[in-house]
Amino acid sequence: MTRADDPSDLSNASNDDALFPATEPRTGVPAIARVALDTPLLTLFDYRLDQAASLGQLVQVPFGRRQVVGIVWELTQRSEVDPKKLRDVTSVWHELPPLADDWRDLMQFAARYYQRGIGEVALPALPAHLRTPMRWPRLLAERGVQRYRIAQGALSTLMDNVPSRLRAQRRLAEGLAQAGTLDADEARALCSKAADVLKQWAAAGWVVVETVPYHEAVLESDGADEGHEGEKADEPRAPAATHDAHDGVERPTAGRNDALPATLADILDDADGGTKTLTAGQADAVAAIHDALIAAGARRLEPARASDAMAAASHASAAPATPPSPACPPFLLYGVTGSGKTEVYLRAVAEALHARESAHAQVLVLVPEINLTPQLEGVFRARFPRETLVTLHSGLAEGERARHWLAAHRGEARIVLGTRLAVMASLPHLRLIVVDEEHDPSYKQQEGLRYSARDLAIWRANRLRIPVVLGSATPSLDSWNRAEQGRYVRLAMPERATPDAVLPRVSLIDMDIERKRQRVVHEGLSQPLLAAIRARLEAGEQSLLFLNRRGYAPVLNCDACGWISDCRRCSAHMVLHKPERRLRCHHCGAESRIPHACPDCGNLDLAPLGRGTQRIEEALAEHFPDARLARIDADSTRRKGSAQALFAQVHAGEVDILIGTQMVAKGHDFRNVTLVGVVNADSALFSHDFRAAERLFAQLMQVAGRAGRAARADGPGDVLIQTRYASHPLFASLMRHDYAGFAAQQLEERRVALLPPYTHQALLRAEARKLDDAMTFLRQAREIAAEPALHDPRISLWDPVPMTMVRIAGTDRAQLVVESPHRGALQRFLTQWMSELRALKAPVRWHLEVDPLEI
DNA sequence: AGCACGCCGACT
DNA sequence: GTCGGCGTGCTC
Repeated sequence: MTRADDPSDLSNASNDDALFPATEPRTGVPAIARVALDTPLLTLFDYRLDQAASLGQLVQVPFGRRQVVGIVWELTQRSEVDPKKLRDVTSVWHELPPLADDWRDLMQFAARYYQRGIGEVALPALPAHLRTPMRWPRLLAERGVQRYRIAQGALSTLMDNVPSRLRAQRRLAEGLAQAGTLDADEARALCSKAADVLKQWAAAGWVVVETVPYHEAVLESDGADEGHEGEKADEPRAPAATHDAHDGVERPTAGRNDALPATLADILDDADGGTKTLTAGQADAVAAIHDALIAAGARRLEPARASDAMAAASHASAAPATPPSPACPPFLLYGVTGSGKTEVYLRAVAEALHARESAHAQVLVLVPEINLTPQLEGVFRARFPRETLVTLHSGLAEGERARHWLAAHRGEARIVLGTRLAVMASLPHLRLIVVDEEHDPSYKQQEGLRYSARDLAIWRANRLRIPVVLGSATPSLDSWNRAEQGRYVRLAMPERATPDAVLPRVSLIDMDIERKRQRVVHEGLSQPLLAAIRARLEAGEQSLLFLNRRGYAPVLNCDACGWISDCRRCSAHMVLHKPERRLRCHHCGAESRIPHACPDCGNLDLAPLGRGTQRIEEALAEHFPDARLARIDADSTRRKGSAQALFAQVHAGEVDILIGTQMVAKGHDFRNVTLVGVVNADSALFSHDFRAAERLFAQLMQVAGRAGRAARADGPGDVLIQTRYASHPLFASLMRHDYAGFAAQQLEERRVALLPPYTHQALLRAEARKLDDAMTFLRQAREIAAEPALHDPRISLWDPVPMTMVRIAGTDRAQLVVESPHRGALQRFLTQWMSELRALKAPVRWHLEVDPLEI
């Protein structure tokens, strides 16, 4: 077993091969399969095996009173289990290629690192349909994309039977008629209930469902309906990886003369941007990744025992001398908004896919939230029209998810684009991983197995000795610190890729001064901000207002008696939602009508306190009655596809002022937005969470970037930030677009206070109906930790405390922080501690979180 | 986690 | 007289 260490720490390269001896069952001798099952019990379960099976194979086994699916994790001849208890494997799914060693290693690592059982990690990583033996036969048949098409001669019947009154259904029918075929995603975009509707139509015989094999589906889909500019993928093209001679393509950086595959030329010529000259930063980045890919390819061809040192030395990489000399350190692609990170990803992917020795190469591209970055999928499809791309994210229907996952597992999908869960996908020919916006908190799973997809991606890449590219304009301080230490290779792209684009001008509106000068602040909107918006309206340009608080007002209050709209089940206020005329708790989902009078004293004057996006929208509507407003937040985009529609309106110029929460900060380029207003960012400045400033800075940089894409005729776009703390150093860095300065200052604070990344943390959380029970458990846990058997001077435990939000949905929560500057020591301690705690039968629910983001 | 078995209250 | 509450206990 390798040591459970830092997932992204390259000095602890694992070699778990010894874990999985290739013990083949001898014919006639009853062999034992040690199977991973989805249970919180930590062990593997032994079963008799009467047929050949290999490691990583899916099996169906009896477990208690039911049949469950498991993964063959070990094969042995003997079992320690009482033979009377041993049962037989029910069936082996021979048709499915077994899950490969590296995938199992990843699961094993994640289980150990996050202190869980293997099965508890590995089985949930599979799509639900793979865990349902009933579905196995059909899954194998469904190789490809499900497509819908109007049945022969049924066109007029369909049109006659779908009244135009049912607008969504009508859209769907017309879409089908027009496009010929639609896949599930396309259909859903037209009609949110497409799945049900199409089922009915199929039952009526108007529509047929067919499965198009992936390679055909890929050829069909290009250009047709993606809605992306200038596609010309229909021309025949030389097959990949057959040419390797020079073909007149200029290498990004002079002095490198590696032959380029011919297909790269085509790729460069492909969709827009392909022919663009790279900036120096982009070119250097592409070259460094290129070299790493070549080195990784060379390593693959070397005998297995070739040492990492040899591999690293054989090639002059862009890496500075790193102390433990890892084989392929992660790249930190640090580029300001608009510096063209996507172009670097595209070229890196192209190189990985078309390198000579990797005919089946696969790449994994991780994004924070796919729904907010649909453009990226389009860009990849447009650039790689001949390659199979599948998406993996929680928004997929189970069937689709299973098909996409299988396409990745069987190597049919060359590009897998997905959210955090995609890091768990089986990718037998993985050659490159890209983690876009690596700092984004959504890479951290917040329930169940609380893993960091970014960290697992780094571990996975290291296990395979392949490059991983972490991209961000505002890297996590963790990653930045590693780059400073030389453990990551920093690829900086300081200049913007589009020549006409300039950095936006960031300025502050000092709300204290506004108040002192007795200038009217209208519903939280200062005069300078309103004036700037007016100027944009007059110029026909768009404004974006950012406020990270949805609803109308965060609380409703009675002036007379002081009553406030508290949630009955949570230690939080009910938020006023005016359009819906409801009070809502954002934590437990409780809802009620807005009371007409104070429930306590009967006073009719209930006042909304504070402001959310709805209230800002209302205020702007009053102030600018002729402006066209749009609000984008979790409420206005609840309906599937409505976010798309809203974004489309903005892009089409049908909106003058856009009001939004952080949803608007991510992904979308708004070409016509020349003003970004930040209504109120102050609450995050003095948060008790030591990461609040880091998050705020990233968020403001990101939202500010929305204003810089298109410059105004007379200069750059403007970012106006309303604050009462104008002298806060965070703003000084922000105005200079100085991430590096901000990071240095923050890291220094963290170093002095001995906070992450200078220490490593884990969090023991307990929840119970009574806070006392949770606290008692944590105190007990703390005492156990102090016992001589576990005590380690390098580990420190804080006092147990109730969480800031003590009560959610009727349960009280408390937590205990454990930390150590020594990650290995922390891991060893946690493992022992956990086994002690599990033996303790406490009347509370508890769980451990390693590397928590919020404490 | 499931899913049993297992003993004590309000209902057809 | 049953249906059903969720308290322990086991799963190769």
